[in-house]
Amino acid sequence: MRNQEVARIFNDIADILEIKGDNPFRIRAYRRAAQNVDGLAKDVAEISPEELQKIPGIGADLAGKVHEYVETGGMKFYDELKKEVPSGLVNILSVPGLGPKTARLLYDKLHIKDVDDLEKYAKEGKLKGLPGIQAKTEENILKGIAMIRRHTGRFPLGRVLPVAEGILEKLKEKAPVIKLSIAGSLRRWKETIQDIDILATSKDPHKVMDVFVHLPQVKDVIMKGPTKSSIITTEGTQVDLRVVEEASFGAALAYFTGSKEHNIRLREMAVKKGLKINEYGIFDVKTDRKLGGEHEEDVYQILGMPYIPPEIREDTGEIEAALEGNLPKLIGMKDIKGDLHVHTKSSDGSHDIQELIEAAKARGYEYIAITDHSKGLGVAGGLSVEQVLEQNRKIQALNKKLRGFKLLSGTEMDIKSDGSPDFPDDVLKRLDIVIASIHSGFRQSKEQITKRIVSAMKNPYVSIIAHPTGRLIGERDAYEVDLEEVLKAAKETGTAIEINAYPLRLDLSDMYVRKAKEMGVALAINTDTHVIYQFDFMTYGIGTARRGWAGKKDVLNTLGYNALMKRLKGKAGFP
DNA sequence: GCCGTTTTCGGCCCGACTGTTTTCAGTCG
Repeated sequence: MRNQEVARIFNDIADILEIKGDNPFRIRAYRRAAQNVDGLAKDVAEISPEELQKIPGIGADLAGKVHEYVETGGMKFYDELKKEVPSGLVNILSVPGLGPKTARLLYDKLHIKDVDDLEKYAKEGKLKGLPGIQAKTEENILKGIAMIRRHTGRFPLGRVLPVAEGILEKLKEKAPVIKLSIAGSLRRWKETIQDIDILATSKDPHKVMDVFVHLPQVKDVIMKGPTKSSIITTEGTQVDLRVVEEASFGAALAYFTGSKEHNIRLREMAVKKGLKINEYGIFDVKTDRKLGGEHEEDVYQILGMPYIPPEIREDTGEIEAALEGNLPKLIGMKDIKGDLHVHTKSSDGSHDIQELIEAAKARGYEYIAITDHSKGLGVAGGLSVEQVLEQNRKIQALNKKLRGFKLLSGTEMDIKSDGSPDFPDDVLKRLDIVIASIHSGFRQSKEQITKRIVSAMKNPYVSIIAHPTGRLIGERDAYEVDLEEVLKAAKETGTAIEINAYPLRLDLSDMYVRKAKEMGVALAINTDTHVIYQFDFMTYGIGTARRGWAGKKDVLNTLGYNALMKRLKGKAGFP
């Protein structure tokens, strides 16, 4: 997919233009275009130049540049621009607190052209004396360089959320807060997180900030003020805390939840109506009268639209949908009736079936599917034909005794490297549910892997494709697979695609969830539980589904047991 | 560079904190 490359180039162009001091709105245009291209589920290489212009933020000029890149593998404008500014100079923008103006100054006065130069000059104390730079700035630059050397980039949601919850808990315990909420991309359940945003209300903001910067999780304090403070945790994540008054909580929550692009759109709409939105409320510009802000809903209501859930606030069509009354009704935790991907200690899980039943009932579920690995996955204790049939008999017997709860007898069947199923059809047909997935041959070509998955879907007994890309966020890249082909085949064969809720997987990812929904492909949100506490990962799957605009009717495991069984047996070719 | 039930030209979101300043520019989100 060329989208990420195009997005990176547009962002690079924006950086260079910033250093050059170009028109800020032109720079914003490049950044907006980068963001929207990055978020496309379809490869830009497959979109015609005319269609490209329908992408928000892409006009005639940028469509031409995208087309040029797809056709030639290069972009003249970008190449010319790179000659004007040394490539390393762009990198020094990633030093916190150092922006384009300073970068330009350093280059003009000292010919600093990359982070190494910058570090050398700062260490030698040669930055001091430049306009606006004294000892403190020099010190901060060195601290900033050390920080980006330690870690750059984003953290997986699954790593960050527990850290955030730990901080929330401490604040509740020690600081005089009234309301307290996670905001930012974490509240939007974005799969990777740059920093943690927390919002609080309090009658004593100074005290709250004092407590905050002295929490045991704090390694470094970046800034501390009465309404805004930022720290770095011992794990290296930045946490921003904002404290506002009660009457501004809703406006502030909307403001700090973002996304930035969503908020900009709202504020632009407000301006056209003679209104102004900031973190304190929504105001009439003429009279300066406050029209709302205590509740998040106020902002949307006054702009004449229904409340937009945080997960879809990305400016990817949600505002238009809200204005037209076409907002999707998103799936919620309460819609989930059971989990269709659960392991026992017969393969690589930690519990027996009875323990899993109790845990599932405690979570209000009507059913779970027992889906241990198949024999091909020896390392995970995959079940032989005899073992899976034995488990099947045991489950049937258990089902006769259970009251108000059902087990589905299933398997997570390996799709072997040649695309063949790990169990023969006469075994599969006895099971209630068959999940098929790839655990080997990750380095095969895109064509091969896609073919493997598609051939599995053509099997009438295969109900769901699990974790369709095999990725582990921040740890292992997805294998090469043509997801569009997979979704097409899923639609044709009536196979469901899993949203694996394991926090490092979130696979299917949000943007393909949205694509699947548009195509009418059925989804299943499963936790892949190996240990009981992992049942609670369902919230991550729900978050991802909501980000993909999925509703209750798009998801298999919102069905009651009988409807689900009927649906599973309804696949084309099923006897 | 994009975009249009006020506009095809002239707009384009808003405020806090820091470090350097004697009133503010730069950076960030």
